[in-house]
Amino acid sequence: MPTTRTTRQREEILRVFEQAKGPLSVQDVLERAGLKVPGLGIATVYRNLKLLQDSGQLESVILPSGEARFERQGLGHHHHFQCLNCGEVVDLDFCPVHLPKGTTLPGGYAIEGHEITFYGRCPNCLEGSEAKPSSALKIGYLEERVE
Amino acid sequence: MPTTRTTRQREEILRVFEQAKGPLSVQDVLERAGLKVPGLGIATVYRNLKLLQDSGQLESVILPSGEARFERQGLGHHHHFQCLNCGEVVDLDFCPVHLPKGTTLPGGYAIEGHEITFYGRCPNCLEGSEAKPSSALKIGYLEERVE
DNA sequence: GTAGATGCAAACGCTTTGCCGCTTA
DNA sequence: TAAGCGGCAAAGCGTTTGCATCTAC
Repeated sequence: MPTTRTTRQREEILRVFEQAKGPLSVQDVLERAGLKVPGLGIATVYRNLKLLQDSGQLESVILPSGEARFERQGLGHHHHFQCLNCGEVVDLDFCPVHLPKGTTLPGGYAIEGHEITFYGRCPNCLEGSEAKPSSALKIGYLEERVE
Repeated sequence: MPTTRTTRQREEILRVFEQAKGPLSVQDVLERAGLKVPGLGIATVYRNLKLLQDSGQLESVILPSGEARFERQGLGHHHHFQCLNCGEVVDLDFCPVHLPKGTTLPGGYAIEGHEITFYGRCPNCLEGSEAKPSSALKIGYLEERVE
């Protein structure tokens, strides 16, 4: 098998994840890592995300909007919160699900795991309520689905 | 505004959703409605899904695997269960989240809603454990994420 | 008869891959 | 100096759109 080398691009991409408060999109990574590595190509980002995923350093998170993001692996059981205004996603240690191992629901569905995304407003967007939604945000439809 | 007409294609697509136990993929719809409407085109399915979504008859559901599905609107607050073996998705009335309206988490995140997907084994796949995973199933990665 | 709907194929946008020169070790 | 790696551009793939034809009303 091929040995992996330490490159400026890969180092910077990893650093970006170490500084993140929540899962990042491919564009997030390109923009942030690109600050330190001018000329960074999108294909390089994709290749490294996959490589880091396969090597167990990153894992993917797909939000209910369909957007794929990535975060460091090994953060333990946690969920995510997405701001309906700015689209930012942060990690939450909070978990409301307390099902005994081996729980089977009526109908015979044996539960082995779960994934939750919470929606709402982040502190920034709550404070300045005049803040406009990011134009890049495509989660408007979520407004209707809120509990 | 344009008036919508009743076409065989649209009627059949709606009927397919009325008979579904859970959210359906675009391919599901094409295959099932195509049985009654030979020659049904994928573009027609996409156009009708969007149209029915815009008119409030359907809503989209995006699973943690990234797969987009659709289901009838107005089913009330519910969540989904996906079988890790066969990939089937069913509705669950069960909801483990009991947060008072207006709950704000530490850090100042105001929760307005949530979305949950449970994973596990459906009754069919539990029974005949020899059942092979669907070749079309791309949620193998979920195995690692199970709580 | 007319505007909406369908089916086909082209267009799109995001992701992946091929190619080749560059870089790490 | 060799093999992994990055950048660019082409290829893929699922979804959307343009267009001519068909059809509900």
